[in-house]
Amino acid sequence: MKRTVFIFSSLIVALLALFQISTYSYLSGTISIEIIIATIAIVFFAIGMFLNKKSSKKVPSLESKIDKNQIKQLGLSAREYEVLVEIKNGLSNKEIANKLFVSESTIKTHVSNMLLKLDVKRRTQAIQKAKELQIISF
Amino acid sequence: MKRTVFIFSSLIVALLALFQISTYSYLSGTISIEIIIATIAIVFFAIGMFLNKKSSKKVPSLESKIDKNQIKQLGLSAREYEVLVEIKNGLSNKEIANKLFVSESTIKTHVSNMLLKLDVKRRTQAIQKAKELQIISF
DNA sequence: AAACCACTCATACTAAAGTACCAAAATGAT
DNA sequence: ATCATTTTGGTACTTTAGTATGAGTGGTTT
Repeated sequence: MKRTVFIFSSLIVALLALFQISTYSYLSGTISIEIIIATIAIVFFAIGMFLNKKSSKKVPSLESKIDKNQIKQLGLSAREYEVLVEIKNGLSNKEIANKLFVSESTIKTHVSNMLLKLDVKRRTQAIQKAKELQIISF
Repeated sequence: MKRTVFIFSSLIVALLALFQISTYSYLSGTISIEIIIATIAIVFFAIGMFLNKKSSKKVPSLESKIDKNQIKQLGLSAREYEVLVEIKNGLSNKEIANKLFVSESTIKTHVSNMLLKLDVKRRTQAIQKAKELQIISF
């Protein structure tokens, strides 16, 4: 947000300067009006391209952004969420247990609780729902 | 491609007209140079935004495309692929059997063969790999 | 016709996954 | 320090998933 304000401020200053230079240059007869118009056109064309690229880049990043607020709303604990991510990665309960240095029983408990909170019956459904709720990435 | 040529042609014509009008209006003294510059600026800014939006929209549509050629390369049969899609949707073998009007045994066979062809051990891994290979959508 | 392949289904088995219930230790907040 | 939550783990059980093997049917290819 701070950067946006800075960029826009500099932009406005630059444009005012451009206007002044254009007007002065034309009045003093050192430059033709075609050149001025062409310059303005190119500059604003570039600005238009630049600003749109900035905003359009936010779309795909928003799609793959995880909604941490949603995780809290669901009541998912840190450990339950970790397990969910590993399930998405295709790991078995035993593999998750090894990766997180706990017993398989513990993982089963987490999985059961997680499935309840996501209101699904299977881990494959959990993957689907977690995607819909934007709490895991792809 | 035809449309692109058409759009660019009209664009060039419109710009030439704009230049002519600007020059004429200024020389005849009916309009100030500031207005001309502002108009040019707005028009080119809009063009810049428009062109960039056109090109950036092509990216997400490419990402969600399924690679039918890849399916053939893997040797996945039509039925095996159907089963894979239903697994992605979170269905159990029994549920898939009911949906496709076949026995659960048949589904198990399809699942086993599909897992072999995808070179994975579990259905959750199959979902992951199928995504990577772009053979299922999200 | 014979060979091949996809699809179907069954049995029997092993291995995961998931549920239910309980309980202790760790953590964090009031 | 007490209370609530999280994390951990166990036992026992049911359900689902996955493998192995065999086999019948229908359609296509050679």
